[in-house]
Amino acid sequence: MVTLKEIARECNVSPTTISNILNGKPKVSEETRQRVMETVDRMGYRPNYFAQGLRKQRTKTIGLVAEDIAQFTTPEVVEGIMNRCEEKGYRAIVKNLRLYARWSDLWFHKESEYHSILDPTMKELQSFQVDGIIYIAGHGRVIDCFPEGFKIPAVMAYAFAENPQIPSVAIDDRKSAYEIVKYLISKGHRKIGVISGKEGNLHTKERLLGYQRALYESRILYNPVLVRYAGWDKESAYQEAKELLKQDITAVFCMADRMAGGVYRLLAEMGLRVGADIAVAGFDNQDIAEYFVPGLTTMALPLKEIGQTSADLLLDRLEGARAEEQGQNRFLIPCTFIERESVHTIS
Amino acid sequence: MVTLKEIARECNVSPTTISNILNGKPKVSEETRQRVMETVDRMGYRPNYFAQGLRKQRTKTIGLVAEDIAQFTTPEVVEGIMNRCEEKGYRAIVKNLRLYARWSDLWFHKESEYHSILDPTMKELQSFQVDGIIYIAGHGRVIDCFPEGFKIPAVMAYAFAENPQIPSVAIDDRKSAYEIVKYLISKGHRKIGVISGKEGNLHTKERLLGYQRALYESRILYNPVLVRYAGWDKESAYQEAKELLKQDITAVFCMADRMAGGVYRLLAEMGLRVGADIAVAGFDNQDIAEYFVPGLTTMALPLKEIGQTSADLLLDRLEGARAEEQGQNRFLIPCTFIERESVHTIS
DNA sequence: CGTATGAGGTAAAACGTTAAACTGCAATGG
DNA sequence: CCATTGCAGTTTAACGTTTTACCTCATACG
Repeated sequence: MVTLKEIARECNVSPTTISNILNGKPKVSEETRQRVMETVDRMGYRPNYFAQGLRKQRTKTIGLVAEDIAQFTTPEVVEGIMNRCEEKGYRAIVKNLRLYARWSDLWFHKESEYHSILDPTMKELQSFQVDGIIYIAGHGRVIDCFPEGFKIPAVMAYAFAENPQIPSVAIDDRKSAYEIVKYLISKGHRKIGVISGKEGNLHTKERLLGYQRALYESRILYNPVLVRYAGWDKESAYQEAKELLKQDITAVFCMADRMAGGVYRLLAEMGLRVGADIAVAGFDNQDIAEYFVPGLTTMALPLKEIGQTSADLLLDRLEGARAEEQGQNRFLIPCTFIERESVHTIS
Repeated sequence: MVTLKEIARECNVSPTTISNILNGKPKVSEETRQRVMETVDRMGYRPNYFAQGLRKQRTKTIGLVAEDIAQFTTPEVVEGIMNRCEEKGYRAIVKNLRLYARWSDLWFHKESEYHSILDPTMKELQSFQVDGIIYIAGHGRVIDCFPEGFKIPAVMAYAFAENPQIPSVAIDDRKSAYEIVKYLISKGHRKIGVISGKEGNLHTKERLLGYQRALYESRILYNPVLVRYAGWDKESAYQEAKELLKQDITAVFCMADRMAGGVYRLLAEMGLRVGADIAVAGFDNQDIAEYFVPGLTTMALPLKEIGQTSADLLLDRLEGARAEEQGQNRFLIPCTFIERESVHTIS
């Protein structure tokens, strides 16, 4: 490894001067700058981040804590964050909590189990002297990962932090559900069943509120029998859809594309054609939606934007733009409607 | 941040002693050890990696270079690597090259463009003083990312490195394709069409060899008309399948589940039932396969194992287990056969 | 008794970089 | 002519660890 000292010897100046040049400090003659830069390039010098981080007390590195890096929502959020970091001269390091046994369920049972996973990870990031932390939630309930008085600047992505000090960036569930149900209504559907997410889950609740509002605006009475709670997965959706289809409905709104998969299967078994005999709408625009036959109409999650917004929030704060702007700190990013062929018009 | 010095003052010993204790050096009395450990815990001391990395010249950190972190194969490989690293006391930091515009295509055209992306990333990792590097390839052609004489210990994951010095861990395409075609044959199919990956691609070639061998063993003549090259994506597979289905076949082997998606759609349009009128097999066991109706029979990629094996290879080398064991350095990991309902038995 | 030996430490230097204080020189202003 | 200012640097110390060399006792051995 080439060090500053070696460059200095080569150029007959002090290491400080090289450092000043590389960090854009003033007080250097143009001639020396040229000579040094040329030598730096020629010798392939690279600053040692460990020495830099030790001396400056800023590492220009942020830590990403992912509840599950293999969950389909996570990689794109990570990508969005990394893009922004790169633009602003920061680095991101990712830690994986591996919290999900299957996609839909947190595998642990007690909060203490959670903390026995989270705490070493946080400690690790502290050892890495990260300037800030972004927590990337999975789809489950949110747990208290930033206790009152958490010292490191932090942002919660894809969920709301319990601690109100921590800015959060999440999807606008209510509005998105509202829009897709509005769309179903605009296609003539008025008897709309719901395969819902888990009862008590925040996404579930917000999406139901959106559904409810869309019905209300069209003067359709909310009928609780048409709402069946499933577990975000295909299997339970299949089971609940069996019950739901005993009712007289023309459309099903599924709160996850995976669950729409269960509904598709059931309808196939019942000999009903999606997008002809019955309409199905999903949520997430997961990869699978495009491959359903017929293609699934759904809402696309703004994963990259969530990542970017989270990074912007954190980096702005680190750069001291607005240290404690106490106003709004919950940001809702809208989903994008994706129309495919699973919803037909009825009269 | 609590430092060694503060612990030292608190315990009335020198920082050296604390360091010795924490690093398990001998020459410490049991009594002092107790006292120090207790203080370390109480004060929540965490070693500063930057100081450590600077002093020792090993950082116990490896760099991961992903061609595309959002490609469906990548996160699980990353997870496999991280698990192993954690077990062995290493850390991994991920860099994303963002090389794929759509899932199937590298977006750049000239090798120089590629290097203008790769080189800064590699430099960055050097600045991070990583002890080693794992390159996680995407699905495209392999480019020369480890030039002759690359100094940092490195491993190629999910592809073969051009540089023969670099150990590589990839899927056993040939055997896997052989197995799935064997399965089709065992179900009575003898006229088996192929929706193949891009011509010239290594995965394509190996999988075709597997197909060829399976046919050969059952004394079925290889008919080039039954092999149609597509572009790994749904659309091109749909187009090629149109041509393929003009031939008299009873089964289609698709070299990617996404392509099977195109075939499913075409068959639906033609009024043919998958798993009844015609059999379809896929490859990858991508999320989507489970959601097809009927479920797609396919080969599951051993992504986690690829990650783990790559990490083992690199870490063993870093630990000096077998510095230059020149023997085998290409490792093939088998896929796992996943049976669903897309292949029926014929007589 | 004198010298090894070992146990249980400590002091100082070093890793590569940068912030702060300082230096030497020339030009400028009054 | 002297004080001030500006330029283009240099020197020194520091960041938090770990390594190397060293020190001081106490005990054992011949």
